[in-house]
Amino acid sequence: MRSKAGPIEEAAGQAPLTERGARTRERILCAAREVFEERGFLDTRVAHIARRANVAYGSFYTYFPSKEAVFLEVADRLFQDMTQHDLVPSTGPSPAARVRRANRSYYEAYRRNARMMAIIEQVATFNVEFQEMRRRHRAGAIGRSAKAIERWQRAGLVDADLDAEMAARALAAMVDHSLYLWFVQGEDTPDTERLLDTLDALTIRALGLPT
Amino acid sequence: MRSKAGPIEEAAGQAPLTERGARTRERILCAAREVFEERGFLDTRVAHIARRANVAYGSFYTYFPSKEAVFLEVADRLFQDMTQHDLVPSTGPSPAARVRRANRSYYEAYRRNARMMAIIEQVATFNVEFQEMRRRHRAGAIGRSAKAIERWQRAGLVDADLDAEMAARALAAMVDHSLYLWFVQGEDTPDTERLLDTLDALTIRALGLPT
Amino acid sequence: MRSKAGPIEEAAGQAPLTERGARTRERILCAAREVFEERGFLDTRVAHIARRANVAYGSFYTYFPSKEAVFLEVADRLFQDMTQHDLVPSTGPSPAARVRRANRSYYEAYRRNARMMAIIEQVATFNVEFQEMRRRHRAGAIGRSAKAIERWQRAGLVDADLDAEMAARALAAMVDHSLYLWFVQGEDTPDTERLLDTLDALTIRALGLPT
Amino acid sequence: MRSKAGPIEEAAGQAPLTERGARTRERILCAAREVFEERGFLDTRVAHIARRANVAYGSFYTYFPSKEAVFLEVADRLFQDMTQHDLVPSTGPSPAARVRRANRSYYEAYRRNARMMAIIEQVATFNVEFQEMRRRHRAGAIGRSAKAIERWQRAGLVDADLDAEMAARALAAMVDHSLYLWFVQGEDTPDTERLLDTLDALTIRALGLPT
DNA sequence: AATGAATGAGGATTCATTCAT
DNA sequence: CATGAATGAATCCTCATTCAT
Repeated sequence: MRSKAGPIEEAAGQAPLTERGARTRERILCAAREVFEERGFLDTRVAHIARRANVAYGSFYTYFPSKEAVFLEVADRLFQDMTQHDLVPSTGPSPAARVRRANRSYYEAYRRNARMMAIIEQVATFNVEFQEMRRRHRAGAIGRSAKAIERWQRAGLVDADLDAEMAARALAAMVDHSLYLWFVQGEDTPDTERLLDTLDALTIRALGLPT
Repeated sequence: MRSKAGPIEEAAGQAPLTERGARTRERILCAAREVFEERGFLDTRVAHIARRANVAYGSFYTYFPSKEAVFLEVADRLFQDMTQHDLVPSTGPSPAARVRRANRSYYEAYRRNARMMAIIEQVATFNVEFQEMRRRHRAGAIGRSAKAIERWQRAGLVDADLDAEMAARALAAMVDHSLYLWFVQGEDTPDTERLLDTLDALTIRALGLPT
Repeated sequence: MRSKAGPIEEAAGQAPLTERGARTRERILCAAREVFEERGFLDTRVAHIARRANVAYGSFYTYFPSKEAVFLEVADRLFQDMTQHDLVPSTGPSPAARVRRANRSYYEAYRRNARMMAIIEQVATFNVEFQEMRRRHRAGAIGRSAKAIERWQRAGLVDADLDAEMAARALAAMVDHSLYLWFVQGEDTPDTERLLDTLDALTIRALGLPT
Repeated sequence: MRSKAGPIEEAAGQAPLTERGARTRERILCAAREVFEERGFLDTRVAHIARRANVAYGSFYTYFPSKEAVFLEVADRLFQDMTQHDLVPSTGPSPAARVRRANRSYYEAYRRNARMMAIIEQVATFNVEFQEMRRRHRAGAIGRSAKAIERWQRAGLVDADLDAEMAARALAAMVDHSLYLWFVQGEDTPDTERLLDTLDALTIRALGLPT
């Protein structure tokens, strides 16, 4: 990490090999997530992960070439879970209702994964490789939102002046960062409903969607 | 062992007593900011700072008890600079114009300090003390925005249904995080004006301010 | 900062799991004793110990969490050796002869371990944890002496007026410190027999034992 | 210290110069003793002494060439005080009474200086120069005791078989070390009188003095 | 003399990764 | 495959002493 490129890793732990091997690998992966959540990336030691997974220190390196490697994989799984839930059906109730539903859905996913989201933010601040992976995931989600906005623009529901891509980006940043500050940095506001209602209302009004 | 005497308590890292000392301290502070910006907090070594400041290694510790301590002070100065510029005059042109002006002003400040903002985000992911300092600064800025929104609500310019405090919080998150992704994580969108215009438009519409 | 993760708690410095590990640990322990004897505790560097044991710097910390920790263990072993030898048989020749034998025995043990006794005295002057350990060992030895004196008092061999516990304490201090000054501080008196004879004579007369 | 000989010190602070200078020097000396007592030699910093004496850091070196130098001088004064009090009048009451008086007198002096005695023991474990100074003081005191014993031997009060020099040495060790363990290492025996009575009794019986 | 700033060698400890068994 | 021992570069911080003013 930290741009230490190093020699080409000899693809340690790529093929899951035996059934038993696959289970061990899985154990390490779960253990890694747990420890990352508890201690953050920086304060996690490979030894912690190995112990939590009940494997020998060296066995970690049988399945993963480095601490970064497990992290990337843990994070990738999490992104799967997170983006699974932004799939708001393109047809269905009113646009405003769909915005609300999407926000709630994202909120639920965030809540489930809040601890890891914090660590992800941490790693994103110093690991270029990881930044790139995150950018890709974000781009996907924003692209889908932009598509929806454009559709609404064509339907005359949203002002055509608005830059759909930029708006999607900015509104995603709003929701994302609000939840981050809420869950992770513990901005001590008491009432979640107020936060969510406000996010809904601001999004809908900003887009000019009918209620 | 040896009952750990620790550093000489009140002496280390205090205000220098002479003019010369004050200058050296300042040199170190500037050097620290430069190095932090270039390498990030984690990859900065005290040796780097000392060398950049043209002082002996030990001289760093004459003025600051630790790497964290300089960082806190560098960050504090930066927060001064950043918040100096969110002071949008409460009287003057139209509310929409004032929102625009405030956004531009914040944007300029962010641009000036973009590198450090990145590092600040980094440190905020693992340092509790620093999180608290940042929370305080944020609370101040959000309070001021909330006040403005409430004024506009009393003037009938903003829907009274809106939770002023929450809205201020969410819109600040939107602007803040958009700029962060823009400057720091290098979301490769080419055109700043588009971003700013969109942020303005979304803010104004979200609040329902007349244009 | 960074909430100080600290060393990997339970792992460092623990009992090695394999035969090979046990041997390495033993090597380090012996090397530590040698180096402590040669340089004293304060002037011993972990690097010295590692080099003497022919292990890498880091390997020291595989088995011991700190310089203090090895020292405590070295000292503990030594105390075992020292107290093994104050076990004067409670039956046997005359009390006076037994006093003499105990003194000689202790003298021999002291001579064997003189270098380390010096270091132990050194560490005892600043390390509270170690003071405690030493106090316990001393208390055991003094308790046994006191028991013997009480037995002699009941047998009418020692004046019943004497405080057995205090006398044991004071006489132990006499022998101990005399040997310390003799061996360690190098009081340059030439003739060991004279010292030992005097210690015997004073002890026996002080207790009033028949010769 | 630690045998770092170094170049010949340019006799810093030898001549007390001005009246004012003499007072400053005295202030530093007192401050040094206080700090040594509070923190021990190893944990005392020159900065502590300077601050306590209310002089600038650098002024310490105007009067003393090193931390060791002040310590030696503080210790020397203390030895003056300690030995002043072993001057038991060679004529007067019975020998036993004189032994008792000498013990009490030494006990009082020890109590007054207990803290520094601890530090002295500490420094004696690693500083050769200091060991020598201490040996000289000890030799003086032991010489005087030996003289007294010899006198008593010639007077037929003490068995002529006893090695006067060795006996003086051993009995001094007994008293000294008993007080050390009592005051410094805090052997938690409650009752000082019992200790002193026992020391008196053992000394007197060991020498065979009539009571 | 007095002041306090400047110096920098020195040492304990950490921990990702490699390797021998 | 599994195990756990071995490695050693890297980095923070201390503090006696010197020096410029």
